[in-house]
Amino acid sequence: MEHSESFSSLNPEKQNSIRQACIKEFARAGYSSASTNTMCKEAGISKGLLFYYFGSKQRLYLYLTDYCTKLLHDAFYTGLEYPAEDIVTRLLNWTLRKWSLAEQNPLHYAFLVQQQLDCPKDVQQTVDMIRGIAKEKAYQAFSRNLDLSSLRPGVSKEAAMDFVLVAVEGLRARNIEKYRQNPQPLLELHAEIMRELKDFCELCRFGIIRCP
Amino acid sequence: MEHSESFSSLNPEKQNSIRQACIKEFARAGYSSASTNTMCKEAGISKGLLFYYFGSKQRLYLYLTDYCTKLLHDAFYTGLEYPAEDIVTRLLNWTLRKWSLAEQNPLHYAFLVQQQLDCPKDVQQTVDMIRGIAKEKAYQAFSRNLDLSSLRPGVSKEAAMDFVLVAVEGLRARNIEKYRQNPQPLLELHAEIMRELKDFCELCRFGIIRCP
Amino acid sequence: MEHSESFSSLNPEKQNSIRQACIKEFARAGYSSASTNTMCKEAGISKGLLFYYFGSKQRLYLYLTDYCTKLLHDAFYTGLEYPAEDIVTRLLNWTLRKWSLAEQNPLHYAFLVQQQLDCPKDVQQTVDMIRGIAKEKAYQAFSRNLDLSSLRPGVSKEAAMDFVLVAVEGLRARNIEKYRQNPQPLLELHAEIMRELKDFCELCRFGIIRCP
Amino acid sequence: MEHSESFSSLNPEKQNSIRQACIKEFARAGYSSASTNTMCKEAGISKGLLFYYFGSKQRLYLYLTDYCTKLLHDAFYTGLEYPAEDIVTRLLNWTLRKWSLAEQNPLHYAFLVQQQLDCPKDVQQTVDMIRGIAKEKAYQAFSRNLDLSSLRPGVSKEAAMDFVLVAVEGLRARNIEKYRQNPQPLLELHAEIMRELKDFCELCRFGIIRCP
DNA sequence: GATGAATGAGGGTTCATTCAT
DNA sequence: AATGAATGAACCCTCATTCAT
Repeated sequence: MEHSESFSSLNPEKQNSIRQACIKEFARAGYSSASTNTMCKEAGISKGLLFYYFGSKQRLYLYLTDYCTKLLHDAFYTGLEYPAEDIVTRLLNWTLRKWSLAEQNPLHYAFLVQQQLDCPKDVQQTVDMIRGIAKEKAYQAFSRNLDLSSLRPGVSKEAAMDFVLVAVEGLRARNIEKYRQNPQPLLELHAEIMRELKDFCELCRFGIIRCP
Repeated sequence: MEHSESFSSLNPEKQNSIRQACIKEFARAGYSSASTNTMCKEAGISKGLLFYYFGSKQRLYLYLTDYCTKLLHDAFYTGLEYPAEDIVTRLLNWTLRKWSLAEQNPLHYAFLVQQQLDCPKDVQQTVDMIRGIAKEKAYQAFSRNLDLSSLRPGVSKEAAMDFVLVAVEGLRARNIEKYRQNPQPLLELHAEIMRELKDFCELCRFGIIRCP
Repeated sequence: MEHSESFSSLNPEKQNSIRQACIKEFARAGYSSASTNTMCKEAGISKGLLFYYFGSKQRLYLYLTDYCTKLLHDAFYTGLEYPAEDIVTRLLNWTLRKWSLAEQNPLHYAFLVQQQLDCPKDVQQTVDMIRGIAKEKAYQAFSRNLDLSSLRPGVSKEAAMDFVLVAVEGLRARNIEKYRQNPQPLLELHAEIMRELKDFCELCRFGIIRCP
Repeated sequence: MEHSESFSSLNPEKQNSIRQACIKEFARAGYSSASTNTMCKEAGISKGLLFYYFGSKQRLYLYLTDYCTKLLHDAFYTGLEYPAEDIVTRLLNWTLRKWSLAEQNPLHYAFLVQQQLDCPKDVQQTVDMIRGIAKEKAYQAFSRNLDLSSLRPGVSKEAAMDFVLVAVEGLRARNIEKYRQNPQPLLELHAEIMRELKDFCELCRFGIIRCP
């Protein structure tokens, strides 16, 4: 997670272009198949320099994990407000915000998605730690100032949150799959997904079965 | 996806032992990190022969994708009955059946799970095609003879199915993650997930919000 | 110490030319500085093949250690006779025999000399074991059927052997140094050394001080 | 052997600390495996500066060879007296003095020992020259004012000196080997070697064979 | 059909050396 | 004088793939 000082004292643009190159390659190929050669070529720096900065492929990867996680995390919570709203409304708002973030930082987002897929034993533990911290914080924040007045009897706040979060995750997964098979302009895509999501949320609210 | 005829005219036991060895290695290491050397050693055949049969690592992989998909698919639908039941009940039943299959064919199952994780660009498209066909068929079958009498007004059969399938997919994704961080005996795991799934389905049925 | 069967089932000439190349490079540069690249180039084989045969640089090195040690050892003891002779005479005879061996197998000899000089931690132990066995056997053999009748009172067989062996080792070391600084035809060199050695042995026998 | 004037005009303490660092690393790892990086870190100077001072690793090494050789040499002869004593007594005295020096300058000593072990072709010649000069001078000094009255008839001063010097060199070589296989506190080691050396010298004096 | 020896490009990593600052 | 970022060749090693047998 710690990177050499020599890298952090580089001018920010150079830092960024190097990070971009590495993130891109890791996102494309996953940790073990990613080639440091490709990264260097893309970043326009020599092989030696990359290792001078980060010491090893593993340390580079952990640095980028930390970087991407924090970057998206910070972007998400900066300026975020917590109006009193029910769970589903909040979920809709957060999902929109998250998508907007993913659009603005597609590479960082892709890196983290890829990470969930191909994460070898030797970095797993550290990665889990980094992500665990972020998840815990997200959970706390999500539940802040929620309006729970209308929950169905017998449905706890936790159960409700769990349900909508997990369900919307399923939706996201399916849309990623769809997109992979048929890429299309993001604006159109999001408009479509949003319609879908709204219907979806309505079902989260009231279920599929007629009220008795 | 086509493999040399020479392989398919091998005696079935030999075929099987070769497939087992290759599936095992791909499941263990993912496409790109899997070693053909290891496969040959495990299968007790020579390097040359493997390539004689399948031409390349890629073609071997696609062959196995097809094989595993079809094998599990066929096993699933053989003897399957379609009693009139509501969507959620069917989902529960199918999930149980799927888990039972996974337990009986752990290697084939593991192969397909691993495939979702590490699927390089050059095979992605073909893999998607194979899986797409299976999914389409699954969708058709799932909707057969469903009891839709109790659906909430305004909720179509398609919408309802979509909802429960997607939601349960989210649940599955989360449990995979959990499992990765803390592997445990599958039987215990399934028991736990089943409880969770039942609660989850109840929420699918009636939603989280109090009926108006 | 174990090498792959694939290597040992090569035709002997090929085996030899590969061994020669590797021994030469190790003798030239020592274990850690020796380049497997150079070995391959010299042997006219590809990089992959060398590692196919031996698995790693370390295992190659240990194989060659074993090989050279045994080769020189066997050559030395094959046909060796043990006439009754005093220690110094035996030493002279053995030294001559050893030099003759070194001349006939200069590379193997050089390998073992270099080994005493640059032997990294990770092979040290195994190397010591290999050499220890050879040394022990040499000591036993050297002392066989020696005529000890004329030893000075108070000088044990062990002390006498120790003395002459160590002293002649010093002579060898100096001659190696000399030769390194001023290479010359071996025949002339040996003639010269032999004169020197004889004088030297006379001094071992009677010392440098006048008998009281 | 010549180093840049810029180094010699440094203040002596700085010079010393740089030399220490480099000598230590060369002694630890041998010429080729020694890392200039490590030296710079230990010396607290930059990479560039080291090369500014010495031009190359090779020139640095030769400079240090010269430095260590001269330092130990000068320390040895400063205040050295030449009482009339026989060859063997002198040898014992010199050996003690040498050990005392080695204890006082362990790093410089270690550097020169390591040098005998791993001395690549490209510096060998120059190193030999430096050592040759020192040896020649040592030989002259050793023979000064020796008491030769008791030499056995037919044994010249040169032959006698040669014999004891070479023999003791053999002893040294064996002890280095022993030490490599079983390092132990130098003081204890020296005590043990001294006992051994005394017996050894007695054999040098009178030989192993009974006087006729 | 069947083998496994042979290839060579690529993997991550190290390191003496240079040079703009 | 002094820095340390930057280089690129060389390091050991792996692996999918080919081909003579």
